[in-house]
Amino acid sequence: MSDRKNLERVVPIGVLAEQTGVKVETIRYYEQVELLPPPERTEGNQRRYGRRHVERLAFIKHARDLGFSVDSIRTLLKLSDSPDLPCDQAHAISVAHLGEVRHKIARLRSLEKELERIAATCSGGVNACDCAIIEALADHSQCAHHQGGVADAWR
Amino acid sequence: MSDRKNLERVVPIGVLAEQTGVKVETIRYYEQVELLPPPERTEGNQRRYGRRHVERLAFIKHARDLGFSVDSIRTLLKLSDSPDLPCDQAHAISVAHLGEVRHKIARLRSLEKELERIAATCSGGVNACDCAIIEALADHSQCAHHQGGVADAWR
DNA sequence: ATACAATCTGAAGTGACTAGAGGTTCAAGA
DNA sequence: TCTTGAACCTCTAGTCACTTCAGATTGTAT
Repeated sequence: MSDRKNLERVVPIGVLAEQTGVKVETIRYYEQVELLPPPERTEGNQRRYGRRHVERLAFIKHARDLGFSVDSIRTLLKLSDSPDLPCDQAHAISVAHLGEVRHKIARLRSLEKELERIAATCSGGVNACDCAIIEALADHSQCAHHQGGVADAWR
Repeated sequence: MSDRKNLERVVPIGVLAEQTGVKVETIRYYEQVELLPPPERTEGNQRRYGRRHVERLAFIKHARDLGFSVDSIRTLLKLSDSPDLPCDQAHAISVAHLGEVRHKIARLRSLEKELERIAATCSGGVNACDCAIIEALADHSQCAHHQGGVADAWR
């Protein structure tokens, strides 16, 4: 096993993309915003990734799937890079995030209710109607969550 | 009551914002993207809105709160402007949207489960840990929704 | 008359990518 | 060795629904 053979695990960006389920463009984007450190390059300037990169990108992917912001992930990565720090911060991020998720679920539920009500009143039948959906949207007074917008659930 | 007195219900943008709960900048944005028709102006070029505008903006606000896209709202508004058209399209938009909402709820629920699990394993206690949260994020294999990303729930 | 809040326009920034143009490199088959 | 053609490169701009900013103007109360 020569020095050169140690490079066998080195893969181009397309393979990394396949292995992690992250698109090629997104990988380059992550490098740009400094989530993923710049990898080695071939003489022809193409990126070649090692096992460390695969792991780190998997970490990022998983955290993104869980809805953590890129900024939170940056913090989480810093923590995982320096294991001597206490993990209180990681715990705080997760708990805060769990709170947000629950909040979103609650809002979406009430949204679901109202959409059900709205969609049910006009069943979209053959007869034209002074459409109940449009009326419902025009007349805010019928609706349950009268006091505050629900739009936050979408951010 | 002279002709001029008919303008009494006419309000500047700040008042419209207060009445509808939509920010001033957002109102101008809605005008720019042609959701809200351009209002009259004073001699000094300031916007003055009438009752029609208040109603239309309330419609838009309500629909946005319900998570309809600006594009869907444009269609909905066109429909409400021409009541002779059948409302099938409005119904279709609502039903599709309801489907999306339910999808999001389902995804967020499975997310909630995993975050609960992750946050519980490391309770952020006094002892430093080889942080369980970070481990959980690094090791995708422990997680339930192994086969597909959940990130869509955030869009 | 003056102060000052409200309004105006236009451009740029946000987050987290995605898409496209136009060019270069790599690896496999002939 | 040469030739394809897929994969790669950089850079720019676009997406959505706003938000923020700078710098100028207008409306209104005292």
